[in-house]
Amino acid sequence: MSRLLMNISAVERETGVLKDTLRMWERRYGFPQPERDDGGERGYPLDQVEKIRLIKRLMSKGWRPGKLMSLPDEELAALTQPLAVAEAEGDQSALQSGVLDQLRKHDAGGLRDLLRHDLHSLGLQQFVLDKVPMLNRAVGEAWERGEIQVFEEHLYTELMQATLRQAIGALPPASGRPRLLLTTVPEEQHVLGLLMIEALMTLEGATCISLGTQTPLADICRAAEAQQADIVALSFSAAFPSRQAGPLIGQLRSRLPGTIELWVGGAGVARHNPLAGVRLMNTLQDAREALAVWRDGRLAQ
Amino acid sequence: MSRLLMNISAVERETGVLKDTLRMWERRYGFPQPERDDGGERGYPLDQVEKIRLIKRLMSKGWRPGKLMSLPDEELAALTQPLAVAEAEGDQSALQSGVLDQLRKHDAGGLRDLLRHDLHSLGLQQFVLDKVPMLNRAVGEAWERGEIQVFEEHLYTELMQATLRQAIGALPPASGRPRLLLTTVPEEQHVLGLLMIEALMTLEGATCISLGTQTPLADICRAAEAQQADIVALSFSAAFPSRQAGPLIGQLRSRLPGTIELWVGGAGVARHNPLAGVRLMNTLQDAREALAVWRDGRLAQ
DNA sequence: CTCATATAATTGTCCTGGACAAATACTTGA
DNA sequence: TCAAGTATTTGTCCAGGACAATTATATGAG
Repeated sequence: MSRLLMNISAVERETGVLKDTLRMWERRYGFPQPERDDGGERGYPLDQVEKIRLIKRLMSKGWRPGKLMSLPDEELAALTQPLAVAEAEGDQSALQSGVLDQLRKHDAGGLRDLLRHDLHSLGLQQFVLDKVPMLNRAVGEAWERGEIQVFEEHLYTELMQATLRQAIGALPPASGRPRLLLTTVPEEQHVLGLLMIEALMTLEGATCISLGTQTPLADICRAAEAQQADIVALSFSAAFPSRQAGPLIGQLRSRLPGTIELWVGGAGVARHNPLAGVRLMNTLQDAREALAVWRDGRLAQ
Repeated sequence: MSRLLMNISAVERETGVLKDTLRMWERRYGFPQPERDDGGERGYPLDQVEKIRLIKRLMSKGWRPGKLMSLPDEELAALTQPLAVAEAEGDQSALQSGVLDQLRKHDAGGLRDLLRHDLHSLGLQQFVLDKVPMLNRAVGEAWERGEIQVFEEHLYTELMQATLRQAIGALPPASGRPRLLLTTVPEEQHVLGLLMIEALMTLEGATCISLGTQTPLADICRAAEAQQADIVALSFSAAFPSRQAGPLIGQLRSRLPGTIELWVGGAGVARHNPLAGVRLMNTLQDAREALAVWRDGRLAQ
């Protein structure tokens, strides 16, 4: 069996690093250094792809690419270690609840039962307000430390999604005001934020219409009008490139009728600059307050 | 308010047409013809973005870009019409059930109730084997005819997903063999195929571990080993670029231990050439048969 | 005339190497 | 110690060329 080489779009798929950026890194830093086929096209060996993923993970922790690429492999690997100490102090409750343990043990059934148990013992509202954000954070941080793999994060997300959807589905269908349209913009594929807000708002008697993730802007506008939404709510995960968020939200705001409110939330827009006509929420609690404000405004009219 | 212009990556986001392709179209066909800002960067007016989406839809029906771009707007619009006749004949049962009607009326609540009703009256197995594929096809075809918008398709997908997940969650958790690992490759974001197979296999007593969509190949392999999967099952939608599927599957096959079976299915790989060591399924019924074969093989050992 | 094969056109994706603007780090002076 | 200005770093865009894979068309055999 000949050695496996991946072409540049496969590497983009696998790592999330754009083709242009991969070529730029090669030009500037000399890494990655793919082989070339007869036609001069790049072919990346698997170990380089792995290293790209490691670099990307370290970058998300604040390291800069130029620094990382100039480091030999051993020092690079060492960078993931020191932070592991933080685990001992932080998120004890997450550890206590055993979610990370179950993840590491690859016990899908046990994890599902654990989440369900937490849901039932806390109730949906408290589960969503406290437990889920804490677990999300713990899993995200463990991933940043390199303690859990991408597939383990996928598994967590899938099980949490199943748990939340199960709970939402069991709620009596709400038909009251306001009517919220929930979705994410293209390139934002994280769904848990949407489900959390859907659960909370449905509990409060608001009508939620979710489009799932990655709706083109034009379609968000069309949907808002067709569904007679009072509010459009967008969720941005920490993984969303923060410099894209501002312009994107501004554009959506300008294309949406002024009568429709625009709410944005999630780690990807936390402590962002405020935008005119956009309500920015740092926590889920903010959303509940915003709902109360909306209803007060309605009443006053 | 000045006219809104989108930059090239926003257009890629909105339309799904790669940047390179957008530039190539402009070079070769003279469309799109974006404006330029001070720095010489492209800015696409909204109507051109709309036209790009229309062109992409027509391309998915088999039209070729060179042909389409040379056509004036009226003739382009006319191309979506003739096929509408087909609706009268095809998919009567879908129409009878009213799903498309509800979608066009934007009645999310009504649609959800309708799906639940169908599920309960048919039972999960028949719902998944017959009804869901039919509805998926009807919605997909209506989209190709331009009768429903992207956001309406999103809404359908979301409600169907909620329905299926609800049903799966209500099943007694299976822990028998085989153990199936379910996911899709990166760039394949359609989840309904996964949920359908998860429902069927769980009904048959197989253990399903789903990673959701878009798992990098390396992580599919890691997950398969960590979860001690007997079978890895991948779903490909019709939207998946068919020429990418073959190499991708081949690569995964070669990276996966030989003891783990690889099943692939969905419209994106239907009537594909067979690959060594890969079981290709054209229908969901095939999956049930493959399961029986697997169990026979086990028994014989 | 029908089908298979060879040739031509079409089309997407990759390439190089240059440019620039935004984000980040560093320096300087109050 | 902090704020403002300067330098560096970094990602994304651009042009225009090349090529391989797909699809259409022409040609010839049965």
